[in-house]
Amino acid sequence: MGLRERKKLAARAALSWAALRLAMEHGPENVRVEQIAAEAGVSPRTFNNYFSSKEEAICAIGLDRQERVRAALLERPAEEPLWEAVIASVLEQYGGEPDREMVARVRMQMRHPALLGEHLKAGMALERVLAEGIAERIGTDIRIDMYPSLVAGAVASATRVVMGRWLNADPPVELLPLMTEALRSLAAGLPQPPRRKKPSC
Amino acid sequence: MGLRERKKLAARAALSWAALRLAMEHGPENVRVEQIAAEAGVSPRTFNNYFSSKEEAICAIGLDRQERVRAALLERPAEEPLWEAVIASVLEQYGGEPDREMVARVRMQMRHPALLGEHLKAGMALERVLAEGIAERIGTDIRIDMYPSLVAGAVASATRVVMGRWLNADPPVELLPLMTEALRSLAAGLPQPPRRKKPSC
DNA sequence: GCGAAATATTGCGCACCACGCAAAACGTCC
DNA sequence: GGACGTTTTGCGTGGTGCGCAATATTTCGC
Repeated sequence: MGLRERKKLAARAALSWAALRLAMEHGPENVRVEQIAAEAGVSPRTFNNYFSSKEEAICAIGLDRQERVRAALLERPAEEPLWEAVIASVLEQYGGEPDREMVARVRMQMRHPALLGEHLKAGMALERVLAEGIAERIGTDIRIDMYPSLVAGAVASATRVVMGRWLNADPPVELLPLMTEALRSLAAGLPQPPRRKKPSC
Repeated sequence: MGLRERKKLAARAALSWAALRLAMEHGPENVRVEQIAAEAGVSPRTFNNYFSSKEEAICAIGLDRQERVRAALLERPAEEPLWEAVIASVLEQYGGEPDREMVARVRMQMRHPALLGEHLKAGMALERVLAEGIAERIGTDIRIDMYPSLVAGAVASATRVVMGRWLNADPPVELLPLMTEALRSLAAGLPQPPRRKKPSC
């Protein structure tokens, strides 16, 4: 890879990280692209060569995740059942400690309406990558078989649901068990009404 | 309902419709809020009292759908199994003729990046309403049971997948059967790899 | 009905932003 | 090392979102 492309990658990453950092520190509304560009060491005009909006830059970090999910999925043993592999790959991302960094980031992206749109777009990109991975794993093509996309969509949607629930859980709960429960229940096929608690009567 | 609120609703609807119509006719990029406000018979400044961006106004029509889905779900017989009711409610929305209006609208919202974010946000609103309907139906609370949100998310995601596939299907296919297939396969629990076509060998 | 309180609309102004264009700076390749 | 393709940058411009204060309109108690 030539110097040229490396610099482009670096500039993009620098801009994205700067945007995220400043947004986390001062709130997305109080960040000017001028600052972002300055912190990334490029001209303000250059910023818009990489991102078409401040919000896009802030949420672009989330696109890293999609590569990690793809890699994780590819590394699962081939004989493992599909759902097991998918669940393991996703859970891997949320393993380890709660990662306070990521918590605050996702919270910010889901709370500020201006960021939510870009956040969801990033989620869709992840969904696409996941679908491709699934397709490859079961020997299908995205274009002729909806199944991979359906699974990917359901999984992505479930992670969003879990995230949303977990972000404003009071009292706080563990993320990993929640995510595991959701994905397992998904893999089990979301069977009819599973348990109907009657809260009021 | 007082005159005041009726006028607000009317103004909002007028703005939203005007925004949509102009965007469909000239493309979203070539629409000024000034035009939208003019067509809705309101001052440009007032536009931003209702919508915080042109894109939001264009996609706001999609929020009607959520009410229709809620109504449809509530009207299903109570003894019908959950998945049957949900599928029927969703399919109802896409029944009848292909609705060339809606086709072009969704295509536009999914093609233009500026609109995609708002489109997804609207989808999320629908997802929430659907989850509430499901919860009410099975006697649960969204806050303590993830199940309704998971189902709603999977369904919403499936409709998006189907839409995306159908919009650039070449040759074109029927929407209703595609949607039906996706939802049924979802209701069946997305069982393991269902059929593995090997496209190349 | 009517006047006052509550609420919505509007005009104005301002900071900001996305982007087209052309010149300059920078890699690349022979 | 020099010509060529690509990226960065400065500048200008049309457009936007929103705060603020004045104005119009609805509501409500009497």
